[in-house]
Amino acid sequence: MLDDRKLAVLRAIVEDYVSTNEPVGSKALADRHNLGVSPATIRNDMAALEDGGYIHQPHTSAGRVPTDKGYRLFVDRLSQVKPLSGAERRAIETFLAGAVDLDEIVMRTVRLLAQLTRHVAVVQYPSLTRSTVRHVEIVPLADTRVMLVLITNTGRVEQRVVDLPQVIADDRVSHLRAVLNTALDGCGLAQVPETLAALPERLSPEDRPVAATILSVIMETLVERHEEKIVFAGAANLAAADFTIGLRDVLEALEEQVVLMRLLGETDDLSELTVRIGSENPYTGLRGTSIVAAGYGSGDKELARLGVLGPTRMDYPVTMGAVRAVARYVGQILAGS
Amino acid sequence: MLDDRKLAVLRAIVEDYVSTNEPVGSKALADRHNLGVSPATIRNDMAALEDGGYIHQPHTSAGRVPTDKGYRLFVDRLSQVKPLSGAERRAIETFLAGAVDLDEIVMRTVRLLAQLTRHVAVVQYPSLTRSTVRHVEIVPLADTRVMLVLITNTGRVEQRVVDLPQVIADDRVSHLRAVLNTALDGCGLAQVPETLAALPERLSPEDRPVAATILSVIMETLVERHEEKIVFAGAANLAAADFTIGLRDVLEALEEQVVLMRLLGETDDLSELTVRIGSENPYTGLRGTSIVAAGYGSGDKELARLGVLGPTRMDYPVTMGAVRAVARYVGQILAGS
DNA sequence: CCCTGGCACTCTGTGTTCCCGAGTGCCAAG
DNA sequence: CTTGGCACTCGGGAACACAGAGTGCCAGGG
Repeated sequence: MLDDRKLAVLRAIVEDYVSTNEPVGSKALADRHNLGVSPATIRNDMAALEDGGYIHQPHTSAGRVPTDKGYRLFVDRLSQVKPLSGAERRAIETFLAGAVDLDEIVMRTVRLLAQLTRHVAVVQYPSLTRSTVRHVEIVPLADTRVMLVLITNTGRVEQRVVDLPQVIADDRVSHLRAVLNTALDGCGLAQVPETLAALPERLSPEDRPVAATILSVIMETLVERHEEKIVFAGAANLAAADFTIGLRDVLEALEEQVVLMRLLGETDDLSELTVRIGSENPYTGLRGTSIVAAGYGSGDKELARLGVLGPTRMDYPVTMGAVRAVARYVGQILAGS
Repeated sequence: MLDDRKLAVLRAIVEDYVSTNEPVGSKALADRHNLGVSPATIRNDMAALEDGGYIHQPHTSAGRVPTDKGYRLFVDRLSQVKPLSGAERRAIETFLAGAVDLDEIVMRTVRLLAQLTRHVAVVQYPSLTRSTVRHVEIVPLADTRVMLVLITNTGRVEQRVVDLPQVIADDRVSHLRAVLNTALDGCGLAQVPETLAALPERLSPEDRPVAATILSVIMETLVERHEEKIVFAGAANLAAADFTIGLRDVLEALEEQVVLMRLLGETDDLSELTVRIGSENPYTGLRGTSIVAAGYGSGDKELARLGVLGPTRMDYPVTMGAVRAVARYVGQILAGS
């Protein structure tokens, strides 16, 4: 049903529409791309494509516009990811390398991605569940109060103030700190709960109430923080696109962590790019936008995800190239730090 | 030149324009407010106000709209801050009290403020320069690598990875940690540099190179982090206002930390509200918007600032009330934690 | 001296009509 | 299967008229 020429026509329609933002007609197509056939023939193909639901005409006498289904076909079969130029790569590398801590890495990444793609960039903080514990610190604040600081191998720091059931002496704190660190060092956060559960036996009876409190707080923190932190940047790019419709909805969605989480989605394969086009989207306010996302991680583990959100009529090959490249570089930076 | 009635007319114009978003004419004024005079009289007053530059008519035969100067007069002399309702106060209190750490306090504050005012809220993180050190932690990561964690009395945590010039043994780290904490505990961050400068003498010779490195990093961090962190929320509210013009500029400004810093401004008096109206604004892209900001702090020291940004035609009394209330409550929460 | 009603005037915004042009679908011929 | 031709449709812009809101000014009255 869809022969090669029809596919070529669809590709041409997508490319033209993306660059001009105007419905594209058969004549313009014949002029701009040398498809080797006349406008009339193209019209027939277009009719077929429209029957298949790949393109659509806004009004009876207007050109054609790709549908979500059309973009989907384009992304899956008609395009290939466009790699970045050497200059762009070097720019990314030096820009990211200048970051001194995790916050700054994430901040720079999200800005970089926004600037590179001219869309809204979204970056999820490296996940706790896949990090490993590097250090647990217990800081006495008052007689019955300590601050718990948890440092992960990605440099992330989690902190929590804990009220204790009884007064605890400084040397007991040191002891507890030592025990905890021995037990938890290098331990994946997913395994922390089990490890902790077996721990109380090793402690002297007098420490147990305090230890129990602290342990429960650690576990609580880990579970609770499952809900990840996400940042975005480049909202100004939304206003640039002639994007009058739904801008409010889009901005609202961007401020909902939960929605963003679901947008970035999940994949098993780290190197895979996830593309969600228009109505494929889980969130109602985001029809009309597409998401290109990828996982990033140090080594082979996926730590978290990042991506961009833009109008459905975005330049997919370029955007996908940028997202993939940034994801890789962030992974490298994280692995190296 | 501006008698009481003219001022009353100006107030009425501002109030009507804010609520209807349409230029307001003499007849409508006479109907809606009982000023006790006829439209013709009001017209005369309006002419005077226009001469003074307080109002302005978009077209020859349209109603009047307040100018920035008009709003300024309104804010300074014709309005009084409207306190929040009891229900709102309780809502704020419980909402903020649920926060567990500094990040969450700031996050909740900015969202709360955005929701309360229906504008874009901007909150600056509590300033390092006015905080005091609660604890310094040195965590060995590798033979020649440690992580430095600085905890302040507001619960803020600063972290930094440091490469050392030589291998350092664990007991030396403990010693250094102890010395540093004794020297720095409770010390205002502004005084840290001097305190640190006097420190090396107390250390054994073998520790000095390592200590020097660490100290210089601490100082560097303190200086560098002078540049503050700022978050915003509620950008969706911008799209709601029929704010087609300059939305892009506004969004861009919001993502520029530096611009935001300057927007929030500075005041000596902690309880004072700062209002910047339209063109009074230091940033070109933000004509057409007004900023209402206030300082917040625990006790009597101003730690940082927060505020909202909205269209020039905002409801100043209500907005100012909300900003002031939130600033106070955040101060209380910070003092209590 | 200030307020008021009246009046002529000036706009903007809206609705209507009209027309052009781009683009289509279909058909018959190559 | 492709192509050129042709009639048709429809959106968008230009021209136009018009109603309504609002103004400025002036002369009269308290």
